[in-house]
Amino acid sequence: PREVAEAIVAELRNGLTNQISEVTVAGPGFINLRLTDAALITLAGQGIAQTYASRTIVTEYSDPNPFKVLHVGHLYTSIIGDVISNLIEVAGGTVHRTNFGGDVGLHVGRTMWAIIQELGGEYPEKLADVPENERSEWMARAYVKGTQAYDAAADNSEVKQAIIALNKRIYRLHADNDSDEIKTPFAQIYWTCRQWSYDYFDAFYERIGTPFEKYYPESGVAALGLQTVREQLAKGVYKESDGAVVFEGEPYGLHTRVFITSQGLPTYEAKDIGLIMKKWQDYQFDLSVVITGNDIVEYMKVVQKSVEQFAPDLVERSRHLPHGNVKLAGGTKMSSRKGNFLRAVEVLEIAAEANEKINGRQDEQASLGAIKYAFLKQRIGADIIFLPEESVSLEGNSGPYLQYAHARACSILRKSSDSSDTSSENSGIRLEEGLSAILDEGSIQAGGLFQADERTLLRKITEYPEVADKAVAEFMPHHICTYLYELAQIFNRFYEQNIVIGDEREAVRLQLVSQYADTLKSGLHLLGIAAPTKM
RNA sequence: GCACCCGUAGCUCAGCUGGAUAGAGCGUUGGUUUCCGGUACCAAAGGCCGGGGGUUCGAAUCCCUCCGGGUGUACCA
Repeated sequence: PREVAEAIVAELRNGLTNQISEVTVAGPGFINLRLTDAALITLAGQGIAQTYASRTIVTEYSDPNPFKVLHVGHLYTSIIGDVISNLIEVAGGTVHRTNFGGDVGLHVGRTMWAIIQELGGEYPEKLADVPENERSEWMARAYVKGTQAYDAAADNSEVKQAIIALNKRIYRLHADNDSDEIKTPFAQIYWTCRQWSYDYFDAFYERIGTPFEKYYPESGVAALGLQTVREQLAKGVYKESDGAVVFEGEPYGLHTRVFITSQGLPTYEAKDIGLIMKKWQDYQFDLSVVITGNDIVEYMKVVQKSVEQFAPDLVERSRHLPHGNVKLAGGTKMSSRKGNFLRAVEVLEIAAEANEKINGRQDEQASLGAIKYAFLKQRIGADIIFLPEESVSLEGNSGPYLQYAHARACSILRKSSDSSDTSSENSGIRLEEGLSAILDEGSIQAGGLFQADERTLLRKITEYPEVADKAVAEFMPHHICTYLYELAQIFNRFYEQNIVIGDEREAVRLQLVSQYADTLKSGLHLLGIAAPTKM
């Protein structure tokens, strides 16, 4: 290989362009090409490939159920879904961020049962007694109460029968909009409480910066799902079994799942089919990405396999992106201080407390950035272990480290415009002019292994579009995290070893710092993390 | 039982469309400041890449198998 490489290199050397300054053989037969400074400068100005240009993409994630609380899993999936959406957008795609949740189903029946108990009957006017800021908590308690009552009750007990009846009643509420049913006191309670849930969700999404374009309530897709499954039952895609309608997955190496219960109600499976049909009606998407926990992968395969039987094109345009669970050190699932699971807001509180403890300050921009970065820096798929104190630390691979690295660069840029009266002309100096001559190579610290010169920093900046492309192609945001951390490290080394303000190469270096800060900021924005100019 | 995911330094993770001496952070130990934000930087120690077999000139990466952990597996979502 070495000889072959040398032969190739000999040829290449004859055709060196202004893009490549040097060709060498290394190791057992590798060929190293060295780009010219001019080539690097060109590369640094390149944008992200528009691989999704003029394409419509529907993303769906978070998927909380009305009448229940947001837990840590919703936080994680919301953050991932938002970043995947961002990635598609910077690649030129038109993204519709959607959210799916169960506003019908047994869990709602259980909660409604407890709510009515709480109100002492079907008296919607009594809901006014619940203070606005306690609504979500009040409903969370009702959910727990209803669930406990249901689980404790015998099969044919009064409680269980009552809850099952409520569940059917709620379905009817949605199935027949013209009936008087929607005006009943019971219906008023239901609509009011459902709205409370959506208000609570919206407030939380706004707080963490992951907005949605549309909610798809299950009630809005149940009928379509039911109808579709019934049609395909007639065509033999689905089969009746013990009074239920199922899809038999075994011929495909999967398992059998129920789509319509023997009670005639659609399960989550049927609703999911209604959902994909509805999304298609609404958007005629080129791609539909559904982001969920990985406990649902087998389920999703069965649903998709069944759809493949009658709408293969829809399945072809669909992609399921599963992620793991958030856990605490030691591998145990995060558990709540108040119940048996950790709520989403509690994670925010934990990070804020850690920030206070480690850095002695309150700064939601930093603690939220810390959470997002901690969740995103790992490859999507496996469970992640959340270490609150490590996540907020300014030392190491953390969100706040990157925020600080950005603030620091901004400080330099600020100084340059403050201090010098000729500074306004600095912005007119083009990178090419300054850099084409020298890039301060080889200012290697005595005994050190790391170069921290202009060229090293510029070279790293040029990698940004490539990394973003890869993150887009794989739907893997962690590539961005890894890159940004390396970029910030190189900048910090550069900062340690080189003066910017007052140096004879100040103009060039300011351009470089400015370009670095822009790159870091773009990357952080992709991740949904604020890039403060001061901290 | 079957299916899927995971197993890389004490801890948390990159690297896995096979290629140069397996890389970071935390922690540990030891350093750095007449200078743009030291909330930073530099260095050292620390690895039979879970075990075994196979494919290949070459395997953390691909295949088989075993072990360990997680999840799912019919009327919940």
